[in-house]
Amino acid sequence: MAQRYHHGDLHAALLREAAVLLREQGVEGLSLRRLAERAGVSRTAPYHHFEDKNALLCALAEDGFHRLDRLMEEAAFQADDPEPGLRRFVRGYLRFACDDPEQYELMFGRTLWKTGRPTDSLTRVAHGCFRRYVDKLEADGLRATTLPSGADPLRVAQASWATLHGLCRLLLDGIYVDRQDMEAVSDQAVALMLAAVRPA
Amino acid sequence: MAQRYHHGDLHAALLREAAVLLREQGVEGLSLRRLAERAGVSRTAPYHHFEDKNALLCALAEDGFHRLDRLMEEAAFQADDPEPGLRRFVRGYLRFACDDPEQYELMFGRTLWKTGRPTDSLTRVAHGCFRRYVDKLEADGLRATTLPSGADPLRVAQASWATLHGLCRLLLDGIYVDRQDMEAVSDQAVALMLAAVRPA
DNA sequence: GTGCTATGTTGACGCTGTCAAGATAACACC
DNA sequence: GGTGTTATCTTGACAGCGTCAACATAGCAC
Repeated sequence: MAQRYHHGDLHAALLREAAVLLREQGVEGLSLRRLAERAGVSRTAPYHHFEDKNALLCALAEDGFHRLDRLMEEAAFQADDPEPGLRRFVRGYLRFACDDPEQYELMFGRTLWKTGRPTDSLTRVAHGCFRRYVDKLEADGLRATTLPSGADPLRVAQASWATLHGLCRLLLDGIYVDRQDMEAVSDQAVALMLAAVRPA
Repeated sequence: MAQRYHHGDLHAALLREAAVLLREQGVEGLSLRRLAERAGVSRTAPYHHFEDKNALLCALAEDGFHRLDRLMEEAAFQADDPEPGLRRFVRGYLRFACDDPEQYELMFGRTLWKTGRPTDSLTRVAHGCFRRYVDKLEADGLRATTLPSGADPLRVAQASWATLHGLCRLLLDGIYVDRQDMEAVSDQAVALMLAAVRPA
């Protein structure tokens, strides 16, 4: 039986192939038809496993957030001197984004959040990821009283995440920051973020 | 002669209509066919004025950069106390991005810089815009020796622009920052950027 | 065995960007 | 004024896309 009528586990296969296609060609190259073809199945078969393309992309992005969440868990800002921990985290974040730029783009890009309709599930895990970051900042920061009194951890988190995110975007889209600038700019970003965490 | 065969100034009309369509519907809603229809002309007429869709979008983005450039010119960081000037600039930048989010997205998004092929002309004006920012930072910063010695103005410019840009992206895509957080986060960003400009 | 349901199929529709070929107007030159 | 060149605009066509409707098949519970 060379060609079975039922695939077996098309759901998982689709996600797997989609991740490959995304990495290789970006969202623009990821069409449902091509995906189906790669999975050896007809054009519309995917619709029995995902409501539409948006839903599939959301699932794909969700995987990314789970990986990022794990990275977040491993990060630790020591209370006495947050610098090395922060530096490690920033490097890890940049590496995460650079390792699979298209995945990062999908996770944070407008495709899902602006143009598309982010799944409840995706929204939950994405927000959880950020929440974890805020908590980390608050816990580690406040415990050592390195957070300037009066500074809202949420604001600090938003601004510092923005720095990180903006760096990734400029870098990945190749606008104002090159690959070779990465290390230097990353250090500069750490300095920037540290300034917000440390009391004046 | 109700319907002339030649439009007159289709080039300008296309750009004008495209800007409207972009603002109203985003890049996703901006199709050449719809654009042609709005201009009262056939599907392929635009191809006599722009090489392809990419070229038209580049021209559109270029307009945006010229506006941003003007904003940059007006900005001035006073030497003795850069804070009010910087705050004004940050607010202006955010307002620029929020006024026409789709235009901002086009200017800095992957559509042109990653997926598409940015025109030489676009690249020139975009880089010129950033160059102006670096110069401003250097001139105003160094004149008052508020830039910490040893800090490379280029790095400071990259990191601080990343903060600004990341903030805009998170805000416009509605990911981790809301419209109502804008003011508070913007202030936090100013604090962040100031810390990089001021000597410790 | 007999249905029910999950899963897979082909056909069709409207949308897209873009190329090729042909029509028309404008303009320069004699 | 006639003539030819060039800029501009036209229709026709093609391949690709997401997705809906209708139908086919396999697996599974009873």
